[in-house]
Amino acid sequence: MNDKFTVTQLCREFGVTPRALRFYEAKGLLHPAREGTRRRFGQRDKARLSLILRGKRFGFSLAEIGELLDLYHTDNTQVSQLTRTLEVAGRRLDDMRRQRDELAIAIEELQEQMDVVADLLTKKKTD
Amino acid sequence: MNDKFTVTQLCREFGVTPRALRFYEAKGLLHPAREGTRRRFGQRDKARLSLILRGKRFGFSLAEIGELLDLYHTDNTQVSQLTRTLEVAGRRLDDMRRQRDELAIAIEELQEQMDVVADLLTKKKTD
DNA sequence: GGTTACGTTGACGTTAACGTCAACATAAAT
DNA sequence: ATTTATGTTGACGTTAACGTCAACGTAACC
Repeated sequence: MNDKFTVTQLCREFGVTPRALRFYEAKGLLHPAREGTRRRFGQRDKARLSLILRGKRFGFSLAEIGELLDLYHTDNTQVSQLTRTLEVAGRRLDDMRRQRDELAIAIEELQEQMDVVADLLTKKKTD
Repeated sequence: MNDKFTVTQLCREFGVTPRALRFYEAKGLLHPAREGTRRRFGQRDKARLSLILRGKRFGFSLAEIGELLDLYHTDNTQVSQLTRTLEVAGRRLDDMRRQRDELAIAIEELQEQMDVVADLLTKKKTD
C-alpha cells in the first residue's frame, strides 16, 4: 500500500503534530478515510496538507486556505460553487502578487539598511 | 508643528486602532513622547509603525519585528547589541528571500490551477 | 495474557494580538 | 459651567491555532 498513510507518517513527513492534523480535519480541510476508528490519509490529503502549510507560510488563515482548497478537488462541484471559488482565488492571487512586490522592496531596503549598520559597526570598532 | 502627531491622526493615516498603538507601545515597539499625559508621535514613530505593519503583512510576529526595529535607530547602541541585531536581521533576510521564491512558485501554480478550473467551467456551461 | 505501540475522543490550557468597556482626565467650544 | 471631543489607564473578553493532559480502544508481539 503505497498511497495510504497513518497519522505519524504524515506528521514525520510534514513536521506537524497529530493535534494539528485533527484540527485541520475538524475544520474541514482534510478528509482522511477511516479504517475502523483510525485515520488513513491518501495522496489527496497529502497534497492538501502541503497546500495548507504553504498557505500558512504566506500568512493566510486556515479559513482563507479552506476557501482555496476547493479549487483542487473540483470533481463533482457545482458550477455556481466553482465560479465562487474562482473569484476567491482571483482575489487571493492579487494579494499574493502585491505581497510579492512589497516583499521584493522590503528585501532591498533591509539589505541596504544592513549595509549601513555594518559600515557603522566597522567604524565603531576602529575607535 | 509638522512632525508631531496625535493618536487619532496616526490611526487614520495607517488604518489602525488606538488600542493597537497602545499595544505596540507596551511591547516596546513605539516610544511616543508625552505632553502631559497624552502621547505625541514623531517621524521616528511613523517610520517604525510602517515597518511594523509591513512586517505583519509578511507574517512576522511582533516579537520578531521588535528585534528588527533596533536596526533603524542605532544611535547610541552598543557594538555588541548591533552585532546581535545584524545577525537577527541576516536570518530574517534569508527568510524573506525564501518566502519570496516560494511565493513566486505558488503564484504560478495558483494561476495554472485557475486556468484549468476556468476551462473546466466553460465546458461545464456548454453542457 | 500482559505490555508495549499506536491510535482515538473529549476537555481544558495557552499564546498572540488585539477588542471592548468602564471610569476618569483635560482641553476646547458654547 | 457644562457639554463635547479627545485622551488616558486598567481590566476583562475574544479569536485562531494549536498544546497538553486524561482516559480509553485495539492490534501486535512476546
